[in-house]
Amino acid sequence: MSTPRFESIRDIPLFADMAQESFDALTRGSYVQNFPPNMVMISEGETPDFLHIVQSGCVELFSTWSNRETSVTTLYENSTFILAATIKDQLILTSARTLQKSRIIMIPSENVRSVFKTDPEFAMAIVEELSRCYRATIKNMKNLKLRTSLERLANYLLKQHRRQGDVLEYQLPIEKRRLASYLGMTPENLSRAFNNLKPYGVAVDGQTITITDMATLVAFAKPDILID
Amino acid sequence: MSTPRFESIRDIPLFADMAQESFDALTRGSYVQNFPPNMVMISEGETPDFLHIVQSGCVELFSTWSNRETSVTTLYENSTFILAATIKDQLILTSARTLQKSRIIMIPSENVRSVFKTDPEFAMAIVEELSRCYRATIKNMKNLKLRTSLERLANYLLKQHRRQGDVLEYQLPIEKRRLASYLGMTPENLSRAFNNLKPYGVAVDGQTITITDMATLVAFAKPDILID
DNA sequence: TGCTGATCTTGACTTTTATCAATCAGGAAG
DNA sequence: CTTCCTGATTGATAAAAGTCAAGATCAGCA
Repeated sequence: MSTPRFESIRDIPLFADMAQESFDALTRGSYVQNFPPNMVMISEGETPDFLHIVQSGCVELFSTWSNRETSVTTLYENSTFILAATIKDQLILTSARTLQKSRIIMIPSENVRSVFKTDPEFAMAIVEELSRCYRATIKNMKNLKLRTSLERLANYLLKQHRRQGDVLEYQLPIEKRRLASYLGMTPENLSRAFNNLKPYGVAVDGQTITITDMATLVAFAKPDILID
Repeated sequence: MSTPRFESIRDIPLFADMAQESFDALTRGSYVQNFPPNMVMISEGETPDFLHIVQSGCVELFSTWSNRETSVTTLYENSTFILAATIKDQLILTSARTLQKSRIIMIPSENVRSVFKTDPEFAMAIVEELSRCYRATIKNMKNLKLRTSLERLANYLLKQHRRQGDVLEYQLPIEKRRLASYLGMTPENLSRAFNNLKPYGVAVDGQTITITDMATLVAFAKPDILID
């Protein structure tokens, strides 16, 4: 009964602890879809028919209002999205587009809600995942409200540094204009912000970031475990 | 076994559907505490020993970083806080202070985690609550990133109008300086923003708001079910 | 190789927002 | 009814961020 197509996600935290029969029930009627880059898969305001999981590639959640657009977050392999809307069966709050060619697993929302009721391990995992996303969003909001755009950029660069294995030189994972949107600023200002960080130990060449003076950058950014 | 002190919260969604014995197990070792106004009950970075519920009064969640402070949200009767941190047993992300004299129910985090495992109705209710808070925070972030401060104020005034029963004249529920902080602006700018909304049909006298031209205000604010 | 379109950068300028300082208003206590 | 304190408002100024326009750079592709 277990479909090999879905085994790749069996080990991610949301599904790792659930009984095999629950996993089978969950993936019944699920499917995998390939999307080209820059394709809008979901538009905000829609009804959540499927829980989505990024199997490979990269997805941006974004939102628009009154001719303005902002990047909410970027998701990579094994990330889920549309979970809260699926659970509550309410309107989706953010649109989703691929940034690269991506494979997306889609699980019928009805399956999620029914297996949630019968498998306590899955219920627990959902609570963990929701709590994690909720806390990440609170941190994001604190970042936006408590820091200037220059401070946000400095902390972003430090976080990427950690994520990419503490190397001092690394590539930005997303386009600068999307980074600007994520950080709540314009592309023009992001460009200037990179220049303004030069005295604090940041060198930029295209997509390549080099941290030339970690101590100074950290002193300026003041990273905080309750935000970053 | 049921303690009458806690019956006041029995009907709120988080506890309404759970078995009585679960509720008793949950409230065992819980207690009610009275706080004077303007008292910090919880400081961010602490460990979540208790799930908190506002029985009466009013609580502000706020956060500080580098000598700056921002209001995250204001909670009234029957609201819970510290839920996500309790579930994950991780550091609390926002501080909490009373704005008025308040009665707070405190449930040991250990009880929440253990009853969560044994009572599926409670587990379901927690998921509902977490999803609700998560979605509210996403909306909050969209509000901050997609709108100017004037637009945020206009939409806030419309939302209060609805909350207070669609009356055209009502009292602001919180101090203006806290409203300013919640909306991501300074008190000085909030004052100016109120003046700037005058042509759009808003009159202010102290704490009293009067919407003098609803159509114009709505046209300016462009309220959106995916944000407000 | 060179064309093409998108992204990125830079400069000039405008708008928005914050800061600082002074004044005003309103409630609590004597 | 004063006095005092806190919060609200106003004006002047500074800083931050956005807008517009012009080039520069880069990647994809014929």
